[in-house]
Amino acid sequence: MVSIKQVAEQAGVSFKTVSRVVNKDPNVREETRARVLEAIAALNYRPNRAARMMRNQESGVIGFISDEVVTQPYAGDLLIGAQQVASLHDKVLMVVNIENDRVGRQRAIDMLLERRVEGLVYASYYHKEVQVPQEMLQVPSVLVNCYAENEALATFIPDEVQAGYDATRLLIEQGHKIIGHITLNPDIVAAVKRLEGYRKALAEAGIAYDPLLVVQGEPRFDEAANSVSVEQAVAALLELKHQPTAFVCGKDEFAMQAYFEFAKRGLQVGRDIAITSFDNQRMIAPGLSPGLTTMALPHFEMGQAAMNSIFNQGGDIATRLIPFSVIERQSHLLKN
Amino acid sequence: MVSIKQVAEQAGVSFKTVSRVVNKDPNVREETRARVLEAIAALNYRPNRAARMMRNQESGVIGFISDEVVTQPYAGDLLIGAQQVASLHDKVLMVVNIENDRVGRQRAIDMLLERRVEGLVYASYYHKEVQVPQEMLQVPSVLVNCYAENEALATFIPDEVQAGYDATRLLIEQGHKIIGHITLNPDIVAAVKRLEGYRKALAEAGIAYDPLLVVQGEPRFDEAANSVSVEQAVAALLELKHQPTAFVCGKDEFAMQAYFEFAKRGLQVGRDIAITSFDNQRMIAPGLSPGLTTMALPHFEMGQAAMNSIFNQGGDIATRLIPFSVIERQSHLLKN
DNA sequence: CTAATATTTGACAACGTTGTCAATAAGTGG
DNA sequence: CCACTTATTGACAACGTTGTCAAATATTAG
Repeated sequence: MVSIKQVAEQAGVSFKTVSRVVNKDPNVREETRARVLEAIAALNYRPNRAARMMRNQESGVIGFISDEVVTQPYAGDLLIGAQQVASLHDKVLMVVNIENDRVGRQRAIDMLLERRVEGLVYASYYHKEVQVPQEMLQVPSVLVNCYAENEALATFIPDEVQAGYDATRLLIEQGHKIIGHITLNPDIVAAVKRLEGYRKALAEAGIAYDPLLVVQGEPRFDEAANSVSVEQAVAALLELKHQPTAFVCGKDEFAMQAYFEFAKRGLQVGRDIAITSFDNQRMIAPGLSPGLTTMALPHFEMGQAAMNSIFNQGGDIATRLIPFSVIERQSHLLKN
Repeated sequence: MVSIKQVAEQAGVSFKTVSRVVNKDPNVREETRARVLEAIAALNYRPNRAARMMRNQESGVIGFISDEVVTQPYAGDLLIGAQQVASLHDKVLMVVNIENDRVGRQRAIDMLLERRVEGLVYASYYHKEVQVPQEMLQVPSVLVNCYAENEALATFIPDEVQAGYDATRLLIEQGHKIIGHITLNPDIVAAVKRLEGYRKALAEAGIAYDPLLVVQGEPRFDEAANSVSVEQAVAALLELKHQPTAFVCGKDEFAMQAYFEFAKRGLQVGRDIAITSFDNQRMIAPGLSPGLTTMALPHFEMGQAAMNSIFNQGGDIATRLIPFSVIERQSHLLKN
């Protein structure tokens, strides 16, 4: 690789002068500048970041540790949001994907710290608790889409309660009084928080909470994979004496299966039954008919917020809840 | 940040000795080593990669340029595959996500080259032609999931023809003779190649190609967003005089919509009609019933292959077709 | 045309490492 | 205990930059 000295030689000036040109120092004679620029172009010179970094002790790199973030549809938006803000500050992201083992994580952290990252984002691919390595505390760090119980770290997580509330509220506003809820695996934070939101919305509307209306759509992690299927769950609710007229589904896949179950029974979403859900899977939600009204996770916004907080962090350690956005399609409406 | 000299001072040795300990040079007295190690731990010293890099002129970084890779479900597997292989060689990935504008791409390349990346992966999120910046040729580079017409670059793309062939073959083997095909946007490489595979399978089985059986499931980029919907396309085929008994769908979303259209007409997949598709969207394919038989894009494998080629590249410039894998569920079978 | 001042340029050190080579300390054989 | 070999340690340069400061050159005023 060609260095500043070679450029200097070619241009017949000292290497310091080249440095000045490269850094746009105004105190260079126009004629000299031209000569240097020419040499730079001729040799295809590019300043070496490592050398620069040694001088000014700035790596310009933010570490992004994801436990599998990128495998999850659209959780990648988190990365994009983060990258966008980083770019604004002229920083780059170094992304490391760790398996869930301790050693991988340790190796990742070491590598990032050796590279003198100026900040660290730890993101998980679904909202959950994580164990963060102590070393993270050495640089400005944030947790995104995950939280650590006893660590003093700024944290950005989706507001699951609000999402559950809004998803339910949407149906209540359409006049529904008996609303079924197919929940996620109860080991997942989202499952319990969304249920909380569901109950809150009911309570607020003066509708009594009926536990019979809440069915689990997928098994706990430790149970056999095939417990009640979503179809069965939906079917069970539809056979209740007081049949629900609306459903809040734990995720769009559930909603998709619910649509099928409805179809099988001759029920038509938008006419006989209303439904809302979570995730806004672009693969599914717009393709159902009628289009599925669903709560979109604020991945992009969390990524942005997290990165912003790295740059502004005055030891701010708060946990910030980022709201879901309501993607209104047709499925929550009943037109007749 | 603490440097090697401070450690040396603390341990009462020269900084060179510390360097030796850090690099596991055997020519250090046990007692000295212990003392140094202690100082390292006490001060929490970490070697500075930038400085190392200046000495040995090795960045240990591979650039990964993705035009939106991470936004696409499971295309992230490409990243994971690449990272896995890079790790094996003790390299890290620097991921840059570029918007599709020329300046963003230029900025990304510049930044990576300034950081002296030892290789470059250019990945696109769906199989298409791209324009690669000339600078890429300065370091070992590969194209993944995309190709550049007149560049001498190693290229790894999914074998769309094979996928189309296999998806069709699966149905032919079940005895189907009239097989509908709902194609993707014809501007997409995948659409035309998969159709080619479809025709090849038919030809091989001695079935005449009937253009009436092939319908476009989504509009060209330049047309209005709402042309024929997939439901309409399926409906049209089902109203043909010689009704197809099987369908090859351009992607899993199409298949999902086809299932709905079938359901509406009282046709049951697995009994009355068979279907195969592409993409293996884990959000959809397993959730349909019966489970959707679909061709999985070899994202992970392409990532691995690409990275491998960076390390072994002896100016190898070939285009390698990576096979899809057949994910057999139930939808291609007819049990009666 | 000279002195004073402003502009442009260059020498050198430093950033934190590691490679080279010489200096010192520790063993070994007689 | 001495000469000699071997093991251990340290001094110094170099990697490619930029900051500091002094030197050289150009410009301006008188």
